[in-house]
Amino acid sequence: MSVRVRFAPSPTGALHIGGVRTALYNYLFARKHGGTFILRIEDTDQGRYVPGAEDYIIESLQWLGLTPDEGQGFGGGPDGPYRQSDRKPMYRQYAEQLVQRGHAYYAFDTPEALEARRNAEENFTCNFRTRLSLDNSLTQPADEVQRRLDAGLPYVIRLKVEPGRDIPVHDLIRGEVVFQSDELDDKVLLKADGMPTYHLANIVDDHLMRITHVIRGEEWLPSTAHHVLLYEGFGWQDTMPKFAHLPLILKPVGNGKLSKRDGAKFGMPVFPLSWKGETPEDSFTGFRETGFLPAAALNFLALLGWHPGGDQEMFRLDELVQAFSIEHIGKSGARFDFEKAKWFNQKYIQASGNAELARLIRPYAEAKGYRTDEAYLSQAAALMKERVTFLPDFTEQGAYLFEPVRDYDFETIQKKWNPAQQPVFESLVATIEQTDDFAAPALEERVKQFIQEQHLKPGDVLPLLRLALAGTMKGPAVFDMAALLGKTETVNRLRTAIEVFNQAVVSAG
RNA sequence: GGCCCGUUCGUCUAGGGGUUAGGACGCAGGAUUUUCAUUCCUGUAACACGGGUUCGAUUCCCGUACGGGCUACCA
Repeated sequence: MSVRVRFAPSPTGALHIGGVRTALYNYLFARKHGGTFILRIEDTDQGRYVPGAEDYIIESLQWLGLTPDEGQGFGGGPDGPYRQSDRKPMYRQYAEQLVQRGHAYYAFDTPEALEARRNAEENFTCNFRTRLSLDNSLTQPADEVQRRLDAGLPYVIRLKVEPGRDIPVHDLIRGEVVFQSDELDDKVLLKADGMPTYHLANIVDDHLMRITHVIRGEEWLPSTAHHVLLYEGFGWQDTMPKFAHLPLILKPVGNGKLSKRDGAKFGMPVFPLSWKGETPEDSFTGFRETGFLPAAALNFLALLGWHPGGDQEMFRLDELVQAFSIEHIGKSGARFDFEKAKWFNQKYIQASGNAELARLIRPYAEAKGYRTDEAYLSQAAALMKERVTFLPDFTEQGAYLFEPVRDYDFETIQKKWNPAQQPVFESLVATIEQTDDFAAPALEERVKQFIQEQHLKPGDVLPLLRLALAGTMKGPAVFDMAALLGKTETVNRLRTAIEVFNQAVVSAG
């Protein structure tokens, strides 16, 4: 039987990075086994629906290259629709089927009434101990129940959990976990608005979509016993999927799981894409907008809670697929280590070809009104790729490759420049101006020859050239920069610099 | 509170009854680069604690502590 897995996020806002990892693992597992990866939207809570969230999820998966074989936004298959609200009419019959079999019941208690009980009684929950004291089809005569149903009174359908038995859950990551049915509450399956809860919808859909493996977050482990009961109630235990509950992603420091607020708090993205919410507090910067390469984000995320063994750190997507196995997923929560994420991005940028980088940084160059021709961009990328971490760094840290120098490092100028050098410097500029072969090696040779002729030291000249061209002591090799900028621009900058240098020294007094 | 899950360097992790407990990030030092960065080398640092089982436990078992999750007509 072929593997079929699903990623089933809820469109309640931006897709959290933990959700992205869940999607990744599902994707890897499906690809590894030649199976099917499905995207299903779990929008059964109408109150929490957020416009745009579904598109956000789809765009995130597209950006990362985790393309589902079927699912909302990715074309259909025989199992659609893939949005649970579009499947709404089908759930009621399943809930009622459970009622008929004695595994569920109608309940008329209002949310307010239950809330009152919870306030009055410590640890109140609806279960085998309390249900006979509540208002439901187990405590009301059959004709009264029918009367209320016919009258259209609001009700929910609850799972009837029988006490006194063990419910083993076989988890692929944690082994066998046993729950006592006495501890389980009578979960709502069908809500008063006619929508199923997650519990019902997820079982019905997984069954109908012939899901073989449920790979989801650890927060679902406690309710898995209910899910097993549901499979039994429907008589689907033979095709019940296998479960794998993933460890959570924790805050970089402190206690608890990573939350959306941590992004702003620690100055790092915790979402794949930027999200514009109703308020600034509900708006977030994404990995994409920070300047991550999708492959780097994926590599980083994959290793947060999983490792195939051995010493390899860098995994392309196809290598992740090849190496992936559920058995190697860790059991304990993993802290979100942004420093490591940065390192991965840096490595992926370094490993990218110049043409590819040119394509990636073109949008940033365009936004700043810089020149965007392929040749220039790819050469600039070549000069900068060893010294950047994020995509925007190319045009920010390397702004001087695209526009006149804005900020000069006055401190170093004052240390290196002496107005008495001006005549020599001017003759250097003249020499450079007369150099025909402006390729970096030839230029370097010519300038070093000049240095020798003038009985200077490289240290007297090179830093000044760098300052004149870039304004800063950081950056690519001077002659590479000069070659890229071209003779005209280089000479212009050198001439401008003489004045800037003099002024810097004068103002330093 | 109850139920469930977890615990190897600061972090991500490998490993597994007898190992100098390995790698990576970070950090520190050095080499190269007359800048910065890259690269390379070196160093730093861990089996939560207490009981068992065993000739021998970091590894298996039980407790404790700590951490985490769940406990909605949310997912």
